[in-house]
Amino acid sequence: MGIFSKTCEYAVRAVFFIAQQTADGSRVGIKEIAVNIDSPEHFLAKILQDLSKRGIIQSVKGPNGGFYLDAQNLSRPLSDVIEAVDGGGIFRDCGLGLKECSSKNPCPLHHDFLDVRNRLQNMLESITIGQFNEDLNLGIVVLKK
Amino acid sequence: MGIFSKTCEYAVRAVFFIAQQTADGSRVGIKEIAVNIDSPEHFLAKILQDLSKRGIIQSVKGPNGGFYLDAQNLSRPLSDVIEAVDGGGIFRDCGLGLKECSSKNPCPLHHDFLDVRNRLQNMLESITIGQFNEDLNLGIVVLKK
DNA sequence: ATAATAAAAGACATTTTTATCTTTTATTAT
DNA sequence: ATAATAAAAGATAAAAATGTCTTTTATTAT
Repeated sequence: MGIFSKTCEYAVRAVFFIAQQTADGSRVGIKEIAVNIDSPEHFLAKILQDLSKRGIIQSVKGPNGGFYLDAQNLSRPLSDVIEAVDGGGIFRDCGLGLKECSSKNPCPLHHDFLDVRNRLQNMLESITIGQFNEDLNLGIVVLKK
Repeated sequence: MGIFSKTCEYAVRAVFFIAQQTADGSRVGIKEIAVNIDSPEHFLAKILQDLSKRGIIQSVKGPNGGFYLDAQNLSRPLSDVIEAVDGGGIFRDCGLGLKECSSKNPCPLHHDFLDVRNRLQNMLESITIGQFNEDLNLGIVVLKK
């Protein structure tokens, strides 16, 4: 198990891919996305449907349709995707699973975990969905394998 | 989904509880552990069986039997428990699920994730299983609710 | 209007995780 | 030796996550 669910991993990879592919105003289809981020097509379709409903990505049906991101979408923080798919638990929940863990009633790891989670959250909030377009174009970073 | 699996959360809470309860050389039974860390008894039993096989905790059958930790066990890092239950993936695997993600072939988050994971690992390697015994005695930290 | 396209939606299937219950084995005290 | 105790082991079951396949709906180009 990674930090995120498999669903969330696919979501992030797909969003980055759509960002890069549609920066020119075009759209990209589910099949092409799935192939290029190495994910099961129909499973990814569900994920993107959900992201589309939430306004994190855009979609249009029919010929020349597909998924794309508008300028707004590109400027949103990556944490939006994580929150949409996995929920914000990773930023907030107790590392040991305690419901009422808090500074008043802490688990043994409360303090240390607070630090780690805050760093993760700050990181994901400061990264934008569109910020890797250039690096993806140059092949400096990758989304599959 | 938290950072760790539910299994791992139970394991860590249980290990901390056993540490505190058996510091005096006694043993503690599965029923008492389960009640005090708020976990399903038989499910926890499996987890502790496994930790026992791996030498992370000790167990003896029969009357006056139960689980306990020896001095060695108490001084081991908490990361041992995480590795035993969830595996070391959380310290090593790509945040976006790429098999071959590396500094040579990085995913977009590679660099940032490296930092977060290393911090998590350092934290869990520097915490020992026995180090919260005092705080648990004093009620400064808790293992249930 | 019609046919082609592509996402949306629905129905299942599989796998993994989490949980429960029963039987067996080892140990201890009597 | 025997009975009592407690973990180990085995067998299922339920729930959640992941994956696949089919049908429907919206849009576009002809």
